[in-house]
Amino acid sequence: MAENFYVTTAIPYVNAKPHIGNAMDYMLGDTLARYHKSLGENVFFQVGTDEHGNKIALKAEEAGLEPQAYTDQMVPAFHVMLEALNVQYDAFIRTSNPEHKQVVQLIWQKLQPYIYKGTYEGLYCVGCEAFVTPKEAAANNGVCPIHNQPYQQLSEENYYLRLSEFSIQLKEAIETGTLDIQPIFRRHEILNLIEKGLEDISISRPKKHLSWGVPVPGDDSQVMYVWIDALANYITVLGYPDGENFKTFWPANVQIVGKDILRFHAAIWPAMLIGLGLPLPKQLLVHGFVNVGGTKMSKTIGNVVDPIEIVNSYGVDAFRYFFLRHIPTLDDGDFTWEKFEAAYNGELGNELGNLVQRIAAMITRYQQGAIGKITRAVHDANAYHEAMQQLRLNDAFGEVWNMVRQLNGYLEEVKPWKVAKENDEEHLQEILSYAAGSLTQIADLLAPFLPHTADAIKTCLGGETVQPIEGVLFPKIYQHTIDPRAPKVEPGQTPASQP
RNA sequence: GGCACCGUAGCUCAGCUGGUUAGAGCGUAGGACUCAUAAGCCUAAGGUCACUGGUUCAAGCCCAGUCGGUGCUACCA
Repeated sequence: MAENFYVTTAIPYVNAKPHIGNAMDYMLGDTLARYHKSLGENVFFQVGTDEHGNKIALKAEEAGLEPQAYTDQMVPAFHVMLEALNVQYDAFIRTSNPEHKQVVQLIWQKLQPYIYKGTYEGLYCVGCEAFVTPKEAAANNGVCPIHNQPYQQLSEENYYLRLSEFSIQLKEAIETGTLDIQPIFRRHEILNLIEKGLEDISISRPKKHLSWGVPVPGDDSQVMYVWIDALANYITVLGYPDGENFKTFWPANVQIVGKDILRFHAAIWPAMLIGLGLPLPKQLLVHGFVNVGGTKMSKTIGNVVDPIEIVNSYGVDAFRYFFLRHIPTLDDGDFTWEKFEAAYNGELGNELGNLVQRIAAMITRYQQGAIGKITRAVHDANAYHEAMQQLRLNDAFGEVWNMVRQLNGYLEEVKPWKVAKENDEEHLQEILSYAAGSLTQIADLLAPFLPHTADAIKTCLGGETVQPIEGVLFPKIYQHTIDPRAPKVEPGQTPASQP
């Protein structure tokens, strides 16, 4: 019986176009999904969008649209991104989906024992129609910077979730690894937080302050605030409570989140699940952020990198290569065009692309394309699999790359071009079929990361005869770095400006 | 302030429960080769392992302190 594997990604809020963080989520999820499929497991991979809340309502109003129409218009950009990144998901959940909302209401009802009505008191800006945190209010000296008027002390009725009641169970689950949070330092962070004692959280707003959301069942005056609505997507997408997918795939094996939303997924979400009597997800993969040249990406600085732009210039596998290999899976990473292009030309092109080419060329040239009987190469993939299980995808990728390098080294060692000159056909055939077989196996391990490339390699060298690749894999691109093939520019005698 | 973490070759980082000449990739400088995308391969140079003190037969790895840097410290979706 095949094992089941369920991987989820955080659902982005649709008030802006998808960004590199979403792309990371998608690629990590896709790679894990493909990897587990390759192990013969029965995989389900969810993606989706979070669509409720005031920010959306506001944006919609600005655009002169109904909220639903506005989100309908925003969502396609996420499909475009998924397509561009060659992400094969099984379901795309939208929180504005009627079935989702219906199940969210059911969940609310099931959580009744842990929900109570309370009063939220805080500083409120009438202009913004929103509360601000004391910290924020202090930062603004008690005056709303947008509306230039002082915050008012105000109270409103909210429903609360008794998060505090779950502290001990959550702590236990995280400490014992029932809910395994990776990396370890994130686990420590969250435990630290829980040990201080969790506070109950407000989970609804008066309708007059929040119109675009899921109505609280049995109370027309209240609308659910983000938590229950958004977090529930991970099970509504499976058809909770009675759907077959739910029965098959819950609990999730891996939930992928960014470090900014760790708390919600390590506290509120598991608390909800415990409240519903459901098992917790097994692993939480907490990835970091992608910086640019050591600086946080920001619109004001203007250093935002558009994933689509990279894909269009270098191809999807080049994009996946850099972000899956050179951005640490469990920590922050750094992007620069120079690093990216160095990885593209120096690693994808020179090491892998050229390797495919040289093997294919030799077989074509010396053996008229006949690959011959493949002797199965033995690659020790233990480190690769171990890294995958531990969610260190970048390390697993690195292991594959070691094999690529070894194969280049092997060719130098046995020198098939020399063997060809000595007319030792038998030996030559042995070497080349081994190389082709070895590379084909490398392609299998590469497939979860670089699906197109793996296919191309297998098509080229996986059969009886070489099927030449049209063009080459990863042709050189020098848009941001100096082309070493270009004629040398002499330092030139700068006019003696100095005395 | 509290709790964590980090400071190892020019750059990015590995260094398992302390044990011979501290490693890799990139970059740099040489070299041999020619199947290949001016690719690939080999070799070399380069490190007071932040600093100070301590434990130990022995410390990059343990302890204390100093200096420098980072993350988290709850309703932002």
